[in-house]
Amino acid sequence: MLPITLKELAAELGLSPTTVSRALNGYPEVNEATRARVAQAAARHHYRPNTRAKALATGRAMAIGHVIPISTQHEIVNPVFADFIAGAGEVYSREGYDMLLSIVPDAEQARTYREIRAKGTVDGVIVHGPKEDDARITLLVELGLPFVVHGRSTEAKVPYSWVDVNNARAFQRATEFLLDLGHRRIALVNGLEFMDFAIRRRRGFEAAMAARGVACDPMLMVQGEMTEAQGAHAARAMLALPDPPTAFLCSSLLSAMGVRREVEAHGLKLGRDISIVTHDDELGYLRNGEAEPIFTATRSSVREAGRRCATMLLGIIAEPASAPRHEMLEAVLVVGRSTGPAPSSAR
Amino acid sequence: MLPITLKELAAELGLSPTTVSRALNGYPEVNEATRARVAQAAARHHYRPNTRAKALATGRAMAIGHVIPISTQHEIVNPVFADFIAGAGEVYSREGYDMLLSIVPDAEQARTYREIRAKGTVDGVIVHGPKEDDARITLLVELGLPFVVHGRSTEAKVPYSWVDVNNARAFQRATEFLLDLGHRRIALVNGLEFMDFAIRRRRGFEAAMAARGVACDPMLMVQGEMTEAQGAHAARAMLALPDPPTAFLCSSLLSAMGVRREVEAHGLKLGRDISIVTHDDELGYLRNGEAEPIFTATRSSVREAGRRCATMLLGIIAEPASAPRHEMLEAVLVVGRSTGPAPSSAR
DNA sequence: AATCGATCCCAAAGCGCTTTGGATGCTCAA
DNA sequence: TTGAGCATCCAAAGCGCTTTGGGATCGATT
Repeated sequence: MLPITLKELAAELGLSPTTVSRALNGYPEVNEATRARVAQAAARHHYRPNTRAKALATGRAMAIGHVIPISTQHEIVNPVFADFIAGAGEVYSREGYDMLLSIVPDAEQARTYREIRAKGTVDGVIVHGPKEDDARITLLVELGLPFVVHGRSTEAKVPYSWVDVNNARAFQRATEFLLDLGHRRIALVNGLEFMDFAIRRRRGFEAAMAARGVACDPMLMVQGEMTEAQGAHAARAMLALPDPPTAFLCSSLLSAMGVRREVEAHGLKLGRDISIVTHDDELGYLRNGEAEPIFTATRSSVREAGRRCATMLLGIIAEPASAPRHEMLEAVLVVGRSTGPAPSSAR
Repeated sequence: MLPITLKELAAELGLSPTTVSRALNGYPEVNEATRARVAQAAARHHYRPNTRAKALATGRAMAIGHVIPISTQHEIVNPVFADFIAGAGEVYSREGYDMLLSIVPDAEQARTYREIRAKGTVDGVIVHGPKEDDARITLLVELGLPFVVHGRSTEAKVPYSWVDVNNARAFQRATEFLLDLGHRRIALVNGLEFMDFAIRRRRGFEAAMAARGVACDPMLMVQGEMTEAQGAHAARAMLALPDPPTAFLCSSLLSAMGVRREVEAHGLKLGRDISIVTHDDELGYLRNGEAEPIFTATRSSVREAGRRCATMLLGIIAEPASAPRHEMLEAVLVVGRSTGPAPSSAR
C-alpha cells in the first residue's frame, strides 16, 4: 500500500497539484471552501508530503543532526545522552523537525561533519561533548553549517553558540559548602579532564579551596569515565591513605554511588563520617531520591539543556545571520542526607 | 561555501552528469581512465551526492527509523536505549545508512508510524519496547513498512521479525541457581509487567519455582520502572516482612544496586545473608565489575542486540519478499560475589 | 462598454540525482 | 566496403514537491 502523492490527491479532487500544495501550506490565494475540501481529502488519505521531495524543492531538510562521539578506548556512550536527546526531541517534533543520529568514533568526527554537510541531510547540528580545544567548532564555522554546542570549548578561537551549565560555579559552591562544614580533606572524583566540563569543574573546586587557603592534594583528585566502578575504586584508594578525605565531590551520580558503596563497605556512615556532594544531571532513570534528595548535589537537568539547545539551534536556522547565542544554566545546590559537619578531631 | 553538485562536477570535467553519476556508482559503461578522473575530482571537492535528491531518484531513503516510546507517566527513556543505538549505529554507518530518531509518547506511536511511512523518510524501522500485545506490529505489517522488533510481542497475531534475548530461560536458570543454593524465599524485582520481556522473565521465574514445588509469594514480587530507587524500595519493604526473602532476582543492574544498598543498610552481608542475581545488559556506563563480576547475573549485551537488529533489518530491506526472521540470543549466567548458600536455619 | 482589481486557479520549471534509450565512433569479420 | 558489435558517452525524463509567472473569471468602477 503505497502512500498517496500530491499529484494523485490533486487528480482525485479535480485540482492542480499547485493548488493542493498551496491549500495545504496555508497560502492565501486559495478559496476557503476548496482549502477545506483539500484538507479533508488529505486527512482522509493520511496524506503527508514526501519529506525528500519537499526537502529537495525547498532546500531545507527539516532535520537536525546529532553527532555523538564514542570514546574509542572505552566504547562508552555518555549516559546523559539519552536524556539530552529526549529533551531535544520534544522540541523537534513540536516544530516538525526530524532528528538524525550519528554515533561516530572520535577519530572520524571531522569526516562525518564534512559528509553531513555535503549530503545535505540536515539543516544544523548539535555538538556533543566538547573538549577544551575542539576542532569541530572551527570546522563547522568553516563549513557554514549552523550548530549549537552543548557545553563550551575554552580554547576555541572563533565565536560560536552554546548552551552550558555553569560548571565552575557549581563546583565552587559545592566545595564552599563542604568547607563551611569544616571539611579540609576534600576529594575530587572528576570526569575525564580533556572534556571541557571536567576542566571547569576542577577549576571551580580549586578556586574555592585556594580562596580558603586549603591545599589541594593531588592524591585526592582523580579523573576518569564516570561510572560506579570509578567511584568505588577512587574511594577505596583514598580511604586507605594515611590521611584520608572526609568528603568527596563527584562529577556524577554513578560515581557517587560507587563512593557510597565503598564508604559503607568501610563501615563508615554517610553524612556523619564521610560527606558526599555530587553533580546530578537529573537523568530519568537515575533519580537522586524523590521528595528529599539522597545526595547533596549540584543539580541541573540535562534534559532541559537538550530542550534549550534544540530551541536555540532552530532559532539560528530561522535567522542565520544573527550573532552567536549563549545560554548559561545555573545548577542549584540541593542539600540531601549525604553531607554533614566534618568529624571533629578523631581519626 | 555551498557543497558542489553533480552537475557542477560534470561541467568542470567536461562530461555529462550521466557519465559522472555512472562513474561514481561503479557502472561498467564508463572508461576506466575517465572513471579515475572523475573519482579524483570528486575526492578533491569532497563531493557527496545530495541524499535527498538521491533518495528521491532511487526511491530508497537510505535511512532507518528508531521510534523510542517514552512512558508518559514517568517521562523516562529506557536506559538501555543508548547502548542499543550505539550497536545499531555501527552497522548503519558501515552500510551507508542514516539513523532517524523519534522520541514519542506512547499515545502517539501509531500516528508516528503512519507519518513516517507517508513521509517516506526511512526504509524501515526498529520497534523498541514491545508490549505483550503490541498494536504497532499489526500496523506496520498493514503499512508495508519493513521492521524488526527488539523483543517480542507474545500476543501478536501476525508473523513478524524479531531479535530477542531468551528472557524466560535466563530467569528460569537464575532461579534454579538460587534454588540450588537452598534459597526458598526468593524475591522478584521485575520491570513493568505490561512489557513483554518482563512477563517472560516472570514466567521463567515462576516456572522454575513451580518445578521445585516452591510457592511464589506475591509479597515478594514487584514490578516497576527499573531504577535504583525501585530496588531500594522493594528491598526495604520486603526485608521488613515477618518472613523476609533470602535472595533477590532483579531485572536490572540499577535495581540490583538499590537492593544492595538497602541490604547493606540493614547490616546484612551480600552473598552471605542475602543473595542477589540480576540481569545485566552490559551497558557501557554500568559495568558489572571488571574481570570478576560483582553481581551474579544473566548477561546479554544490548549493544550486540542492536547490531543484530540492524543487520536483520537491512537484510529484510534488501530482500523484501523473504519470510520473517527471528534471532534468539541466549543470556549467559555469570557467577559473581553476590550469591551464596541460603543462610541455614538462623533467623 | 471598456477597464481594472481581486480572486482563484493552473502550467511549467526546477531542486539534484538516477536511469532509460539512444547516439557516436571505432574495430573487425564477412 | 559494409554492417554487426562493442565501448563510451549523452539527452531527456522522472522522482514528488514548491514556486514563479501567468490566465481566467467576475463584480465593481469609470
